[in-house]
Amino acid sequence: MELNLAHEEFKQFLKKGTHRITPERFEVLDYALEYDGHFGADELYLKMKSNNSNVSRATVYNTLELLASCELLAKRNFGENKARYESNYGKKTHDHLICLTCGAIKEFSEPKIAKIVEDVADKLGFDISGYSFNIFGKCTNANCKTNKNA
Amino acid sequence: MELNLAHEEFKQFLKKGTHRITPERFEVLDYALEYDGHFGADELYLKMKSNNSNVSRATVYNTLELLASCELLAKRNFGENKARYESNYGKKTHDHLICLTCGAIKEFSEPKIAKIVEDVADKLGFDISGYSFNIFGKCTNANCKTNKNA
DNA sequence: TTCAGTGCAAAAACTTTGCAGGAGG
DNA sequence: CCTCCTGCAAAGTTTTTGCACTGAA
Repeated sequence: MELNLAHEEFKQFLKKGTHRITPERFEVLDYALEYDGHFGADELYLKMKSNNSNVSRATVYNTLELLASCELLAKRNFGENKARYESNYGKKTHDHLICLTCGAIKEFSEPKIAKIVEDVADKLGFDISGYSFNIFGKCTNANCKTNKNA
Repeated sequence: MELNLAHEEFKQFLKKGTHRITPERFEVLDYALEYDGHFGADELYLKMKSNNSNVSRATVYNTLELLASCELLAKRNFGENKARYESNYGKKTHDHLICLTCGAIKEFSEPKIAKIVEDVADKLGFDISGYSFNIFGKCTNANCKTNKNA
């Protein structure tokens, strides 16, 4: 189980700060890494709860924030007025294409973007901490129907 | 007062659909165009209310959505779990650089981005309806302090 | 006349906070 | 032991919804 490497990484991150190492935090990490695709904080909390975990909502929210800080997760926002997370563990950076009809999210990588980000920040005097790039549209394939659960 | 041109544009948009032309909708439009910078829906509602307007919250939310549809406003999301709007009337498209320390938002234009968006959508089979590109970081100038009200 | 639009208030969805007890270092 | 962390529930924010009435076409 290679998740242990992620555990180790998280542990190091926690130690570096004044954060304590607790079983609840690793439980959240496990559920997050195992989740297929993007998820909201409450969504993950509910899933854990339905699996008889008794980690509280507050702890889930708190831990997801920590996991985003140490980049084991990526925190995103697809314009739904809520935060979304996805595993960033062992993945290369990518951006997203969101279908407004069926809700599908496709990933893409475009190396030119990183350079643009640097150039712009340079020109305007910013220390970059990150960026978000989302393209919105509609799948051109036939089986894209209004079905936001996809 | 060149706002009348915006009124005209909105009127045409409303007629095209099954939407009715109401004074409340133009009142929201006026407040929105006159607002300096980005604003949230509730923020605008509160501002209107404090100016003795009696347009309801529901109407403000509804109208802002319409104004975004016809592109008189741009709807944005800067990762705060709430929608932000800004006037798009007579402005050229641009993207944003957001300072996570002082909250400042700078605009930039980078022509290469449009091409990237097209290429990616083309390759993955999407009809583009829009995109969002935000860079997050910290101002390098001295007077950038923790002050989210900026 | 008709039905979309409106105001109002309640509810919903997501997130944060306060507090008292519990456990990591 | 000292705090940070936790669970729980309450409160906070932003947005949506239900309903009866109003007014645009």
